[in-house]
Amino acid sequence: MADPPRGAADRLAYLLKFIANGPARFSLGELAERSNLPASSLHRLLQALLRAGLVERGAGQEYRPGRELHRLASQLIASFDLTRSARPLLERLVEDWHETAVLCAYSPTLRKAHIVEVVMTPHPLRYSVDKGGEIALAWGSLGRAILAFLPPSEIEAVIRGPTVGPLTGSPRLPRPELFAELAKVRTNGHSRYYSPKIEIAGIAAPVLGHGAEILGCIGVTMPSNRYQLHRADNLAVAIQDSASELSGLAAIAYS
Amino acid sequence: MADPPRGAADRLAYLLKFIANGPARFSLGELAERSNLPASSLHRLLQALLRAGLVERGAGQEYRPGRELHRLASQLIASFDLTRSARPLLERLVEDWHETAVLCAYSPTLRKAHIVEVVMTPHPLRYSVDKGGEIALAWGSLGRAILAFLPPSEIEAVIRGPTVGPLTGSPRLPRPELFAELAKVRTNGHSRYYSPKIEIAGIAAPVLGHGAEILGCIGVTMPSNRYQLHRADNLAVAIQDSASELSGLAAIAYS
DNA sequence: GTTCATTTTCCGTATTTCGGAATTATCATT
DNA sequence: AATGATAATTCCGAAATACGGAAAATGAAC
Repeated sequence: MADPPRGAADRLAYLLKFIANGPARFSLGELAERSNLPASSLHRLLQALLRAGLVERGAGQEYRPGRELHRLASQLIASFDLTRSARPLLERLVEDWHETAVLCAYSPTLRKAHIVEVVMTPHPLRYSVDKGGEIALAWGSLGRAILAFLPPSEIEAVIRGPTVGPLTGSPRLPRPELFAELAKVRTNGHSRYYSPKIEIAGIAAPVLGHGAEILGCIGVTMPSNRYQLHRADNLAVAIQDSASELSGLAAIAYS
Repeated sequence: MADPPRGAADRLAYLLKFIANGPARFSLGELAERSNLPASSLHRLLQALLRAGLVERGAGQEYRPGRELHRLASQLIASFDLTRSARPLLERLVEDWHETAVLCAYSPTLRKAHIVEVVMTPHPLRYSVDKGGEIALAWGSLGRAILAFLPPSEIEAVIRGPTVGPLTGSPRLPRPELFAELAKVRTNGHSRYYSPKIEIAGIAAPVLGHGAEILGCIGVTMPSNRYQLHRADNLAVAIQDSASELSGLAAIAYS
């Protein structure tokens, strides 16, 4: 497990993630364990959060996220909520194409992408795609639609990570090929993935924020045998349109 | 202007509120001014936030709320979003009663309530109620629906505040009368306010969280001359039902 | 009431934080 | 390009704070 940072400021930022992430009610000991902080130090930090109202005390000796923390979150989300804004776009895609549409969000510090919203295909044959599931950045259409638009230094950091794929155990594409693939994604504006071996295929396009920083991607996934039935070029355009509309919404919110 | 706290942890918590509150893009100097922190100290704190991804840098020397901060906010809101949950309830009230319905949220550290959601009456004669507007806790149905359910120490703190009302400049109710009024609110489960002088009337009921801590209130406001046209008792029941349904949703989310 | 687990306080040490001043970077203007 | 104005960043010594192990206190369970 990763060691916590030093210094009160860094630790508080670090801690907030565990609180937002964790259960609605928690004990000091439990949080100490999850965050890997000594109990007495954690106690001091919680006092600061209590003073700020970001954490409150419940019955007995339990803590809980405070009303101020919710207020803070609401204020942030009020200006722009990626997930909520994406929802109608995903629904539209499913309506038009009858395949599962997903929204992935990218976390720059974790260097990971996760599925944050899904609209399932009506088809009975479908993969179960779970909200919250992690997306490997170097494999699949979803991952690469994000990876391609990361700054070079972050791409480097990512490919220094695991070298076997999550679903197949297949090795990562050799460096030059992967870079060629990413270049193609950038010029096309979308990524395609087609793997008859694992019977999965997909197309995805990046969602970018105000400063062109990547927020995530919108993608459509399907069993590979259905891939050929679609006019893939048209589907790609539809996905790109959805993704860039979402990018537009983000840009407006942040201007 | 209030002085910032001392100590890195307290300052970071303090700072987050300014960031969530403030514009989507900001400069160090501007934030320094708003938060009343020395530039060099603020710079150090921003470095910590940058390391955590809670703040990012945009073009030039501008800062902006980071993707991690949005992720954090989304995670918190995902479990329960007071505003979003309240929306259909407010719409229902307006549909049934044709009067403006509002949701107020209470911030325990600011000891203030604000309007966070409004559904307007279709009536042409209506007060303009603004999202974000502050609600005085000792006056009006909305404020008292909250005040009545605060812990005694917080009530004390509130009534030590301003002693003249925001709309009328009328003095606060004398202490014994106010306490009697609050007791009535608690037994009734809702507050009523009827002031022909300022031609405004309203009924409001508290929204409580898992530990019975007050989150805010739902209320309906109207011109006082329309108040008499309604079956006020039935309206009060409808509002109480809405508020307790919302309380229920909050409790479920936090259990 | 007693026990056990957990939280909270204590406290000496060592690390960070603090903020004014100096420096450097950035931007607008010529 | 060069200049000046403005703002961001780094520096640094003094002082305050954070740190965490250990002890004390709390409160839950029996």
